[in-house]
Amino acid sequence: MTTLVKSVQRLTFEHKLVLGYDTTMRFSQLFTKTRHEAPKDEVSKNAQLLIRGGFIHKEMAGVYSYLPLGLRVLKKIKIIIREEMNAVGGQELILTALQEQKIWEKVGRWDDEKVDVWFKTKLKNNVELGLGFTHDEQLVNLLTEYISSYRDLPLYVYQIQTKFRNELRAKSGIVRGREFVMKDLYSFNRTEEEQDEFYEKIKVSYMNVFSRCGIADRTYFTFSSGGTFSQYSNEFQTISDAGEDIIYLDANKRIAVNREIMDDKVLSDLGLRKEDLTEEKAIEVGNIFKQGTKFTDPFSMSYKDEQGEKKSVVMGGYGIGVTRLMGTVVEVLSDERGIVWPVEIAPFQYHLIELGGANPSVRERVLATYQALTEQGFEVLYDDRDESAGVKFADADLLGIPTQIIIGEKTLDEGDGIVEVKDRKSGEGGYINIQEILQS
RNA sequence: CGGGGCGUAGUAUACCGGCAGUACACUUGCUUUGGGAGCAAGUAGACCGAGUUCAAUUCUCGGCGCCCCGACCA
Repeated sequence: MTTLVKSVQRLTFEHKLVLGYDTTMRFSQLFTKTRHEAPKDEVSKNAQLLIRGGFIHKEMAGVYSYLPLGLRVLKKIKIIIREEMNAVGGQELILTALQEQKIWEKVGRWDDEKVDVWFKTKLKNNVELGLGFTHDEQLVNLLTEYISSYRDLPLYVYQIQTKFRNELRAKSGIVRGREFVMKDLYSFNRTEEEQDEFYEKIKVSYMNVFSRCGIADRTYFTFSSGGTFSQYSNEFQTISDAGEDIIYLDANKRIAVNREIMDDKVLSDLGLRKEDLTEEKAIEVGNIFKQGTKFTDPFSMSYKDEQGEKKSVVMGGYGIGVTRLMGTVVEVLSDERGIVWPVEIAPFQYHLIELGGANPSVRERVLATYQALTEQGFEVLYDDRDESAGVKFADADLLGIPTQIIIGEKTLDEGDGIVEVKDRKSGEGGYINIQEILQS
C-alpha cells in the first residue's frame, strides 16, 4: 500500500533560507583553522578576532572574504534584517552593481569632484560604468516605470547588496571596507505626513535589529546633519572605542547628537542641556534620512492623486551596514578570550566539546548527544578533533558560540544523560540532563 | 591626499655584506588527553626590479603592497 503523503522532516524557514539545510558541522571537516596570533598588519579587534577564528580572510586593504563560519553569521544577520524590513512592509529586490553614467548625471553625482569614492570601469566600447556606492538614482529610475498613481503608493523596497567605495584609507577591519555589504531601504510616499509615520516605524524596526544582534543597550538614536529637505537626519550610533564618530550623549533620554552638528541652537532645538551630555566614540551602524524630492524630481517620478493632479513622490533612505554591524558586534561584545556571539547571530547554537574521544564510552555518549541535538533541529558544532582539552576550550572561547556542551570521562561519572554545559558569556556552567536542552 | 612606519616559511619573529635561526602551524611515529601537552624526525622562507660590490635578504634608488596619524567619509 503506497501513500501519497510522505513524512518529511520539517525545517524552519530560517534553516532553508539561511543555512541551506546545513545545521551541523564537525570541526574536523571545517577547512578553516584557528590561530593563536593575529596577523601583524591587523590592528582592529574585530578583524583580529575574526581572522584568528577563521571567520574571514583578508584579500587586501579593506576587502575581506567571508569563510564558512563568518558566512553563517552574515546570513543570520541578514535574516534578522529581512524579517524586520518585511515587518514594516519592505519588499526585497536586488539591483545591479554595474551602473550607467547617465543615471548618475541626473543629480550630478557622476563627477569625481562631487563623489570621491567612485570605482569606475569601462565596457569594451569605452563606455564608462560605475560600481554602485549607493543605489538611490538607479532605484528611482527603475521605479518610475511602476509608479504613476496614488494607488501605487506608499512603496517600500530594500536590498542587501555589496557596495563599492574607493575609500582613501581603509581601516578598522570590516567596520570600514572598500567592498562591503549594506542593506538599503527606500521609502516612497505621497506626503510628508505619510513618510513621517513610516519614519517612526523604521526607528523601531532598526532598534529591533540592533537588539537582536545584542548591541541595543549601547546603540543610540543620534541626530546628524540633514540636508535640503529636513533639518536633521538620524543615525544609530553604537558606543565603542573603535568608533570613528564622536557623539554627545544624553544617557537618560537615550538621545545623542553627532559632533558634526553640535551647537547651542541644536541643543535647544532638541531640548538637551550641555551639562547632561557625555562625549563618546561611536560606530555608525545605521542611518535614516528624509530625501524629499531630491531624487524623485530629477527623474520625474510623480503620481496622480485622487483628483488626477500630478504630485511629486516623497522619498527616504534607510541604511544598515551589514558587515559593519557584524564587526561592531565583535568589537563591543568580545572579551579577552575571544568573541561572544549573541545567540541569534552565532554561527552555531551549541559547541559540543568531546574530551578524550579515544575512550569508546565517551565517543558513544558524544555521538548520541550530537544526534539528539541534530534531530531536534539545533545547530551544533561538534569538536571531534584529536586535540587536547586546553586547545578545544581555547578554540571554543575564541569562536564564541553561546553555549558549550562538554563531554569527557568526568562527565560519564555523573550518570546517564548528564552533560556539562558552560555559558560562553558569563563562564557559568554545571551538569544538567541533556533532556533539558532537547525539550527546551 | 599630506605625514610616519614596515615588507624574512602558512603565522609570529631573530640575526647578518659571505651556509638565514627560533616558536607555533603542517607531515610521520610513539607517549599524552578537563584549560593552548612531551619526545624524535621531516617539509617549508628574504615583495618585485635596477644599481653598488668579488659577493646583497642586508647598502642605495624606483615600483608594488601593508599598517598607523591626519584630512575625507552624501
